[in-house]
Amino acid sequence: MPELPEVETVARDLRPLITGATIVDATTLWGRTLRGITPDAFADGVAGRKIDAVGRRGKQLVIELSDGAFLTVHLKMTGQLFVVRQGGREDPYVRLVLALEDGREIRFRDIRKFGKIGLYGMHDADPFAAVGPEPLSEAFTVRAFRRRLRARKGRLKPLLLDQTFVAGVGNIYADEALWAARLHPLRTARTLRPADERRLWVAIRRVLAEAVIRRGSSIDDYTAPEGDGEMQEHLAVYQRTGEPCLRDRHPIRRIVVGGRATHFCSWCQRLPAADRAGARAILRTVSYPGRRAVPDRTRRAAATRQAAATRRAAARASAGG
DNA sequence: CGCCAGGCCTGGACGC
DNA sequence: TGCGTCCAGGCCTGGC
Repeated sequence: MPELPEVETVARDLRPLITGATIVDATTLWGRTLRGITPDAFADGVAGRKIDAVGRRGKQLVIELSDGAFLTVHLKMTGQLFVVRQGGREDPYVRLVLALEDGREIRFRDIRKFGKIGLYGMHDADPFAAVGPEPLSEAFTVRAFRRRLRARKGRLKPLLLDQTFVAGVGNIYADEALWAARLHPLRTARTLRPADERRLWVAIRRVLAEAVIRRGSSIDDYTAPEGDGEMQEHLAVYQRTGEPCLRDRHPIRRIVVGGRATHFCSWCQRLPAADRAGARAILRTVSYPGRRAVPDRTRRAAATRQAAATRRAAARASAGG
């Protein structure tokens, strides 16, 4: 699930590979990959343009082209980007190909077809107009964060996933940041005290910065042009249901909040009395494997991880290694 | 075979 | 009224 650290890693890997290259053609193999533009118009729009820069905004990659145009790439769940020589191995999951003048091609590969690529000119409406602040930027001060928090009333978990609140946080790092800040995912923003707000701000930035250094979390299909990340080995709660909390050894619990799996320690992430009534219905569905169920669940999770690692290796092999 | 994973969008309900 | 919030459903496929 590519979030800010994963997309940042892809941008950093891609930057030295394609900056300065010229696009000569685009082939769209799955039409709905394109955001509001036909394959023909897209090909016309990118052909002849030079790649000036590769960046990131929230969870999207931004490829700046000559004449002020730019491409946006949202990897969503299973999107991957590779740069290979033209005429490489066939791959049924490649959805769009950008042919480069130097004989290479940029392949957008996406098993589940959720990914989206957009093309914008400098006179188009800003596709990022509604996206919130970049949490690792200098402008994202604790003061700015407090101001935004105090304008909100909802629960912390959905709030962190809201891309208009803060850009780039997804399910993995929302759970990790809340654990690091010792805040319950069902806690509402209005019950936070100044010290809680500061801990959350610190936690979001620390967790994301560490994940960028570790090249992101290679869970499921996420991999970058220059290889997998390793943050999945350093996660405290995400997908660790039933395992002991690293702070106090109490079992990590799993609930569903807004349709998303949510992992937390009910011992060190306490819910204040004011939020308990509203949380009761969700907390009744709390799950954590009993002692007997743990090995079974662990084995299943290990099998799933192994299958995903095999898929990533296959993707790399088909991309020419 | 049926269900699950989940980012984000849409449409609709609800409540201050 | 209008907005913030929340929820269900849709998009998809591989793995269990």
